[in-house]
Amino acid sequence: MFSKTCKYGIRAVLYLSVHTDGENKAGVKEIAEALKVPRHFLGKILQMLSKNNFISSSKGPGGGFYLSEENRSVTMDKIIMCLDGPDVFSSCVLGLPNCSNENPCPLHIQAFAFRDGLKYQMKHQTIDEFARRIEREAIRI
Amino acid sequence: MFSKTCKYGIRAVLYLSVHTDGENKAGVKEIAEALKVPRHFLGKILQMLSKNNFISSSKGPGGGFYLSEENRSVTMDKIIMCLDGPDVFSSCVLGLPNCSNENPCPLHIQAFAFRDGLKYQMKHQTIDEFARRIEREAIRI
DNA sequence: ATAATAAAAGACTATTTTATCTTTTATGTG
DNA sequence: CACATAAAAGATAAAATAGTCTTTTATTAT
Repeated sequence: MFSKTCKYGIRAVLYLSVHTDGENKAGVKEIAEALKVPRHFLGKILQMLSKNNFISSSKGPGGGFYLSEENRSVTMDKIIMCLDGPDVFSSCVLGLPNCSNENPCPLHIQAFAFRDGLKYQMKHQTIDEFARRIEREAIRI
Repeated sequence: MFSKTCKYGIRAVLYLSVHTDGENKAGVKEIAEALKVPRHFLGKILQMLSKNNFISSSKGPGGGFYLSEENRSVTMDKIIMCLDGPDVFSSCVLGLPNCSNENPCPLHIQAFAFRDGLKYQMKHQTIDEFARRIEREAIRI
């Protein structure tokens, strides 16, 4: 479904959402160790998310990555599409071009509802909503 | 979602289901051209499916691949798991170990229903049922 | 100013997936 | 039997993804 880049990225954003704000930041090292993911690889991913303004960063001592208030209201599908491209949810499961309800691939009917459902879920839940649930239900990241 | 191996494999099986039987067989060349997929790569995939008895083959002149009667009643999930491994439908979307309803990852609730739904669909539809619908509704493979 | 810190950027390596090419084995036909 | 056909098998190669290491740039504190 998602690439490792995307998996690590989603988890990192969620980590930032529960552990940082404008005051408290987190460095790549801390995040990588907490999530048990390769440090430098995660660095690249955070760079990309930062460049696209999904997360914030500051250099120098006391610096690190963090999630601003505005970024908390971003929906998860944006993060996912930033890392895995805009077609993650819409490209044909069998790889056929122009697969649609009108011109479906053999698996279209079966697959469409489910992929679209996942997309809907991601499109209608903000980072902040994820963060609250993670804290409320003590969910691991 | 699925690897190219799996996508090509599914399509090849469906091709065999509508174009072959014990009498009429299809060679790798024919199938690859019809599906517009790399010939030798497809050969490997067909070999694998054949080795696992999901399709039949015969060497020599007039030989090729085909789908026997028994193989038509196999459900699609078997083909998929043969090519992409047994965990395609069950592994955690975020890659976390032991992700379950009891110990969920942050996306589990959102993702589970949909992945499980797709699995259910594939588990309850046979190759033959796919073939009939493809013919009835003139669906491309 | 200098030193320390931490992200940004770039180059490089490794692994996995995808794809190609060649040789071998089996089988049917003249 | 010789020959053509086609899958099976094995060896390579190319591309994409994943992961590492080093250098540069910006920022803070002493």
